[in-house]
Amino acid sequence: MARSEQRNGNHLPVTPPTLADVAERAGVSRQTVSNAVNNPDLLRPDTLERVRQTIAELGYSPNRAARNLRTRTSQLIGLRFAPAQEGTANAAMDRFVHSLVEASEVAGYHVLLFPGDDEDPVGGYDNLLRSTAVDAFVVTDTYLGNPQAAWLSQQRAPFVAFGRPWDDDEARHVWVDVDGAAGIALATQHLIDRGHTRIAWIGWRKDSPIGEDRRSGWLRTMHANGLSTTGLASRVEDVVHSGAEAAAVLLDESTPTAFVCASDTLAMGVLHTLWIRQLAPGRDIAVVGFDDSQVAQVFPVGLTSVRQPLEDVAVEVVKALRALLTHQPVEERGVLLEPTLAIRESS
Amino acid sequence: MARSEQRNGNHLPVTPPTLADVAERAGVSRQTVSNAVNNPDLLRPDTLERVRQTIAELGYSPNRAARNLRTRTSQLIGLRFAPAQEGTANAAMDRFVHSLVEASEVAGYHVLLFPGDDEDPVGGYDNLLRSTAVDAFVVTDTYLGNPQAAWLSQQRAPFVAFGRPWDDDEARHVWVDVDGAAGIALATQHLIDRGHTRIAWIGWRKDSPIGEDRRSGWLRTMHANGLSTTGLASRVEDVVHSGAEAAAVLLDESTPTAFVCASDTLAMGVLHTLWIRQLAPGRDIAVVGFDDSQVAQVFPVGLTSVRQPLEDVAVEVVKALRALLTHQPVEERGVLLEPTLAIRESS
DNA sequence: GACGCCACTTGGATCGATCAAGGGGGCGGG
DNA sequence: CCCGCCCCCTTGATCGATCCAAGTGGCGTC
Repeated sequence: MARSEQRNGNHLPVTPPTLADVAERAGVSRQTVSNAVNNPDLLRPDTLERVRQTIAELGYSPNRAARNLRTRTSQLIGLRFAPAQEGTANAAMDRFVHSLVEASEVAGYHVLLFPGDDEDPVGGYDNLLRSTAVDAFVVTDTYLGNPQAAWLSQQRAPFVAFGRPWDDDEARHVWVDVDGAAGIALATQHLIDRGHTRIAWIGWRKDSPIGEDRRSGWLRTMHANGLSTTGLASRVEDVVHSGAEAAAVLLDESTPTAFVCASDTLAMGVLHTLWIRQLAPGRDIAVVGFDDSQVAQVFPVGLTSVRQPLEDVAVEVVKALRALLTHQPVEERGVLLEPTLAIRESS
Repeated sequence: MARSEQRNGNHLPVTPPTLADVAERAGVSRQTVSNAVNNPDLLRPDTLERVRQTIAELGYSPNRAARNLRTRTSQLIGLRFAPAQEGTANAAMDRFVHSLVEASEVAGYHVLLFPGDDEDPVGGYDNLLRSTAVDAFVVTDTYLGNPQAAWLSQQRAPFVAFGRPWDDDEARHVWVDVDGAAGIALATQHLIDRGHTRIAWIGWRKDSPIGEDRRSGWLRTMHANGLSTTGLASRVEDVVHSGAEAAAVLLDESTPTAFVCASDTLAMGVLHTLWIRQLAPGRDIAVVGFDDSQVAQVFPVGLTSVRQPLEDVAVEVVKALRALLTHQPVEERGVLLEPTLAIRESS
């Protein structure tokens, strides 16, 4: 095929303009162009205008690699995007990532995703760190015994966690989290305000600090209102099936009129049981979930759910990152945000 | 605070080892170390071993910025992470991103997320492209009139689309897509095999090529089996509410025994109507959705749904990107993958 | 008229890798 | 014994921006 040998008239590897190109065209020095980009204040207004115009004409944008090399930054934030577990929690993660991408953009950063395998939980971090591919990390899964936060601290790598270091009193890193207990308290109070007195709790197993935290919100709100909680709590696996079973048992033994659940997944189980028993959610029995997942929104009977302010979390995370990266003194080691309640037909 | 003036014994900005450091320690030249990393074949086995050992001892990893500058690549793939619309389609996107991150990793790439606003749809692309921050893009939302693909083509920027260029016959770019019609055909045949003859279609409005494509799968399978389709099709907005209404109308007017829907969202609407009418999904009326979203999985009655092979899509996308970036001749301009059917209780 | 200051310019070095070309030593052939 | 060759490795230049230090011309001030 002689055709494939054709001269590529417009296939030329068009090299983007460089700083020097702009300088020459604008009749100034490289340094001046650099200043126009990074320290506009140093230029006389008319010069600045001229340089800016040339930049626009040529479509110049500083070469990232060169800048990164010189300034020893990458303007990238690493985020481990763990394999999707097929559950409802993922949707929340998705919302968080979106918010993080936007908050980062405002601060001049981009988000770099990298995979993580459970066998070598810090491998991905290590690579990116040693090759100075990212400036900092955002760590999301701070579950019990997760070695990432500790490892990053030890490496003196800048990072901010979404989630409290529940099990590690030694932790000195910066974190942002949502007050789950307050969210559940909100939900419980909402049900009490609607006249419910027998409100059941379906949560996770005892070894989950997050689950216990959320549970405490229910407990304290019930007691604060002088309501009994005996026989009204259940702790199960976070799957639909378990939620359904727990609801059935509680309905039989303790006749609650409302359920507060540690997750939307469990709430789905409750709805399942109600459906089987021909009980109408919202009218006969109220149900509240946690995470305001898509399921909650599109379910035939909209599920009332605790909604984490993930947009705000992202903003706080980025704010903390900026502080870390500019070596500003750390004001707050941890930020705790209040969730809201998305009220729908199920309550 | 005199304390804050303390010498930072271990707070030193520990500079990672460089190629030169390794070279010196191993008693070879920089180039030899570089070759050990990039062209191991060029070294004598014993030298290679020695250099590798030194690399391991120092924990050396090539500086990304420097390498990027010299090689004029970034090993990054840009992906616009558009603001989350609260719907079921998002979950699929999420699964795709996960798969893409993992497939990219294998090929030595990372995924860079950037936000996109609708007012300036190509702004984000333009910035990254001009600053040579990414090597290529993956474009996901190739909906009608989306200017991105055309713009990128015009800029001669390497990119691969997930989704066919439905409305643009001129399009010359590489794409990967899932055969929605085949998926719906699969679903329809599945229902026919179960003995259904009156199978209704609830799809999107006529101006959606994707919707019309999926609809054609239903149409051809029905006709291939000698079944009538008159009065059994409905085209509505992709929201739960509309799906519910369409189902109600169809049930009243055409007495179908099964529904095939263009999305899980619409299928949710159908389930809603069934629930109101005390009809049991799967037993009384069969329902099939599209996208195998989380909703389909956790819904009390599991929803049968067409599942896109997003893992495979990601692999194909990355394969195509590699080919583009290594300037290999393009074998296939488009790759069409077959979806599968996730069968659950609703059918 | 000397001084100082502003708004640049100038020339160079630097970040850390890769590219392109340049040795040098051992070995076989003449 | 010398030449040429190949294999293995070394040397210097380079990517494009930023950092740094020193210099210049014009203008206002005292």
